[in-house]
Amino acid sequence: MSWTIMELLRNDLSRLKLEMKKRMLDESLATKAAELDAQWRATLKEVDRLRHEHNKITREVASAPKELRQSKIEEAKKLLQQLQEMEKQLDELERQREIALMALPNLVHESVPVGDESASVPIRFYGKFKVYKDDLEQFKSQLGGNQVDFELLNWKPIPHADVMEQVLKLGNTIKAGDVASSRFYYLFDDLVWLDMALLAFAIDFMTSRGFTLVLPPYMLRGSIIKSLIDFETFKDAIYKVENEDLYLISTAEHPIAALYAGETIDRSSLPIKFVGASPAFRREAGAANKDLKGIFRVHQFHKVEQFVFSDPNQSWQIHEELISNAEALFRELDLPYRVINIASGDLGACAAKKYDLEVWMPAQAKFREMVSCSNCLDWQAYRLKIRYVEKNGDKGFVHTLNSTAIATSRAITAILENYQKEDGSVEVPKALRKYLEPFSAAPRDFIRPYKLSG
RNA sequence: GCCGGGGUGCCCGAGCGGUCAAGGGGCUGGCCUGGAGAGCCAGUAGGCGAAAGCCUUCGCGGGUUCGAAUCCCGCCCCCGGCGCCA
Repeated sequence: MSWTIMELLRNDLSRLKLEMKKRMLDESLATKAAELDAQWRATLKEVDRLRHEHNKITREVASAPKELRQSKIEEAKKLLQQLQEMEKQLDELERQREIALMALPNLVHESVPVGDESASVPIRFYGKFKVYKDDLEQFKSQLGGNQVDFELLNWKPIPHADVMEQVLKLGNTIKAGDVASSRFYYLFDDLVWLDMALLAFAIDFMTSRGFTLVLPPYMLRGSIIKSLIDFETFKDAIYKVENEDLYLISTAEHPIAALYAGETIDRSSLPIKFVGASPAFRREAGAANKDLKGIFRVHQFHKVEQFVFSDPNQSWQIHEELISNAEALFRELDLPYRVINIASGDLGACAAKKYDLEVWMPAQAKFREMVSCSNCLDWQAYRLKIRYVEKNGDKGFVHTLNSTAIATSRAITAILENYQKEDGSVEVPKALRKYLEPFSAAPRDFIRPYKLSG
């Protein structure tokens, strides 16, 4: 037992409640969990005592002289009845305790701003932002008082969805809607090349930084998924395969985390760093009518994901490393962004701290999320039972961290808006060109509007 | 999908209804040593407990029994063969 949350539950309940308060969650969940845990432990003690008695008698049966056997067996039977009664209570308590424990969120790191979504703080800005002249005020309101470099446009960039469908004619969400449903898309030619190039770029970058490349299973068993995400997220996010206990992954984070489920890792071999490449499938059931146009919020996209199993002492350092990797990718793509320190009330249950990287979208006059980078501490590792062991035999739970490297559909929307020229053509980011070169049909420098390219 | 054979600790491997799950190997620590060689000793799954200790654990879940690694049922996975197939 060394799960941080469990230790607080047993030794410092008020601290745990404080943490939950920061997240604006109901603190009574902690009280309830603590009560159930105490009850469970007391009952377990009693059950263990009865089991011990029963085991003793049972062992004696074998060696007892014939005439004593029957009475020993009778004695055992009687004890067994008592035991089974207690075990039923224990099972029920255990079930309730488990539910209560699983409902507890992670700690909140001291550097996380406390409050709801509006308390999130932009901590860094990068790049030269392209701002349409009429959007200037809106732009400035999103800077959190920071001074940044920007360029005023006297023409209004076209939203990514319209560039894609009307100007370039390289995407079709209408037909995809007919044959699949909304939030699906067809991409053609240059946008497909762009998708591929983004993947190759991110994979190349991450592997050159020592991350092990992994292509994970695209589906996971229910038991695994359920230990990774809470029920609410689950319902809204996950596709299930009919007649199978299998679920489509919504990110490579999950199959990679599960790679070490139930395992014990030598402490000296930490950190273990992976870069996963996979499609991501999301129901987006909670998104209502948000971002229905275009390919910003879709049911299916490609993603390159960073994932690290870390030594507990190192995880905060690695968290910074992961966000800086993501930032380096967007710098090389020359997409202007800000990094947000997400407020406590807006954190997922598993994250103790989360950075979002948001790219400026000139047509929408908004920063939009491209990357999410979380330190889960030992919260995920406890659920998946991923331990480390030291040379002297001491054990603990590892820390896990995850961060997007590139999510293709979103990165494409950012390129379509930021690399858009006044004539509607879209320049190919220089960082991607070497990944397009080997293909004779791939775009070289510009993606041209449909009419002009014939 | 069908038929057959399997799943035992970190690894190999015995056990197939009754005391602590044999035996070997690896790893870690200790003794010994000039020496991480040989030899000897101990530790090497999870939980409860301050500790002593106890409980649980033989792929997973049920069942039979005073007692299950061992018998019965369902599921998962691996190997071999047949079938199907990009």
